[in-house]
Amino acid sequence: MPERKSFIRDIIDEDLKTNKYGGRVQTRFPPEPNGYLHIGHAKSICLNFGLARDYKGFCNLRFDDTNPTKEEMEYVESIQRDVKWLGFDWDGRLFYASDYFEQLYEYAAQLIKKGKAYVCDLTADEVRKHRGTLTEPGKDSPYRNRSVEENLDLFERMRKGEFPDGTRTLRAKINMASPNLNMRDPVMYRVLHASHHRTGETWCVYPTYDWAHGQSDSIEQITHSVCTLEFADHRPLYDWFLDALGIYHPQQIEFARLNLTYTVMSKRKLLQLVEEGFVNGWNDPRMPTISGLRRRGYTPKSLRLFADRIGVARSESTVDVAMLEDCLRDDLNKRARRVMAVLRPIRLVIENYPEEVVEELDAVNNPEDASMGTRKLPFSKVLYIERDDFREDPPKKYFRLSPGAEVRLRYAYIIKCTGFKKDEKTGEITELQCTYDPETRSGLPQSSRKVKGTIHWVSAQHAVDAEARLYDRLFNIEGPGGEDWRDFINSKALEVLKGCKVEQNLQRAKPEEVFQFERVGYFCVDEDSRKGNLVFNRSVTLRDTWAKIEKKDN
RNA sequence: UGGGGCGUAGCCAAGCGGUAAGGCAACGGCCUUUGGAGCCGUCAUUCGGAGGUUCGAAUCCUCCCGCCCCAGCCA
Repeated sequence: MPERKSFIRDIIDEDLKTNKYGGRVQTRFPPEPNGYLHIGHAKSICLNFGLARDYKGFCNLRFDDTNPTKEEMEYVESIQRDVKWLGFDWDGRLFYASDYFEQLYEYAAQLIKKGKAYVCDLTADEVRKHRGTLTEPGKDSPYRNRSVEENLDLFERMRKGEFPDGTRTLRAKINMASPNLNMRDPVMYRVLHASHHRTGETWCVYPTYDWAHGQSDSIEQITHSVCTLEFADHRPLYDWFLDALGIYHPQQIEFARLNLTYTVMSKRKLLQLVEEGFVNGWNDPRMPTISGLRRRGYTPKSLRLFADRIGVARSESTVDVAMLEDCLRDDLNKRARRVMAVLRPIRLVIENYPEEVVEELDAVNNPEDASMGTRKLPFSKVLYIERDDFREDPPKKYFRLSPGAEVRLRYAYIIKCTGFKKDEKTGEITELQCTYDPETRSGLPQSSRKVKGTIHWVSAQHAVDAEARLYDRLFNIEGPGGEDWRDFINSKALEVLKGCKVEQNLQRAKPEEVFQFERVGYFCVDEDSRKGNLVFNRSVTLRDTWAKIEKKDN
């Protein structure tokens, strides 16, 4: 599939033409291990690894682990799992910013020696006050002009742990009057007596993102350092550090991060959803995390397709979640095995069908792919059909069962509804009575008779019980923002159905296997599923033309 | 209004001076033993607005308007 072009590819094409990097293309995906990856990261992964693949280059996986207070091993493990699952391979190029701590420290000392960095004794609060505002310049720190010797000595003592947290920082000496706040003597190191998930107690000074990122890119000989738009303001600083050091200089390129309707994407909010119990963990199928989408039944291919379809640009955008859903259907339509499953069963008795007979009927596994073959379906006198496939008073254009109406049972017979039982107290229909026409069995000449509707069914005595978890959008509104974003959480985003009846072929289905429940939707087997207690997640519904008609006619 | 970025259909998004791709959604129709899938068609005389340059402008220039990001020792 030809990759869609983008402004980033234009830049790379140009760099290749001018031989800027000797014909190399080297990218990197640099997550901070402080949470699980979400679909926005998937966009970035597909972008960075996709660039490397298409230009015969490489893409590194690098953990940006410069803040030990927020990072954990659990996250670095989940991130590797998710990247691999998405279908990408860093092929041995797995790095950590913490691998470069010693080198970074050395670089910092170089800047001090060049008079381009200094140790500052201002507290965080004082630094803020000195920084100025958007419209007023900042004031120089009183420690800005310390001698190289004093700075070197202090910096070394910071590393040795002589000073408490927050008492001193190493700052770049740039310009406190710069209109770009990032250039007003940004902090390079802070004192932090915290245990790091990889370096343990080795360090008590940690580099900031601005100081670590560009230099890490340089060390790894990255050519195109692709990041999101909010870092565009940092690019002058990124460039300044590299130039001040006089080392290999990659090019930072920014693109717009992904936003999706009816969900939230910030790591902070996702963490809150998990910690405050609105969902059951990072991989809850309602979450936009990669692991959540995976459990929901999304396939790596569908996510890659999605990344291709939405493209890469610099304009802030919010993609309609319907686009994502369509990508899943697109993939699963061609691959998913079709099965019969009745979610809300209602008993149906075929009165003129013999008591003890069980027929084996042929069913197609996937009409899109004949190579997937056929299977046998048992048929008998008592069946279950979907409650929604019967109406006592059918609305206009309703093609399914109703008193006196005919309908085709998929792969079986045409039946006619002759009566029904109703619980007079609740008004609930408890059983349907039908007759069948023996001449209309699928394959027989009479089976080509036209009937308006075809419905799915399972044989009552052969069906297997199952649980279905139906998911809907996590939020009730398109863009849940603001401080009260939690108020818009959709309390009906999960509906659990027990006592569903599915065809017996499903008995041995394993977690993550996906199926199309005919006429209903795509479902995958959940990890909670057990033999004898099958659990299915609804990944996405099928397009439902009838629902649309009914909604329109109200 | 200090700096940076962005405005093309309901939502994404091509377009790079020669007369508005594509996808999603929506809406018609065909087809159908999934109201699925598939197929056909409709959907921007106009590109945030106003001027200007040009034979010709979404593309170049000027001004204006709107939205997003930045005042963490987070990334």
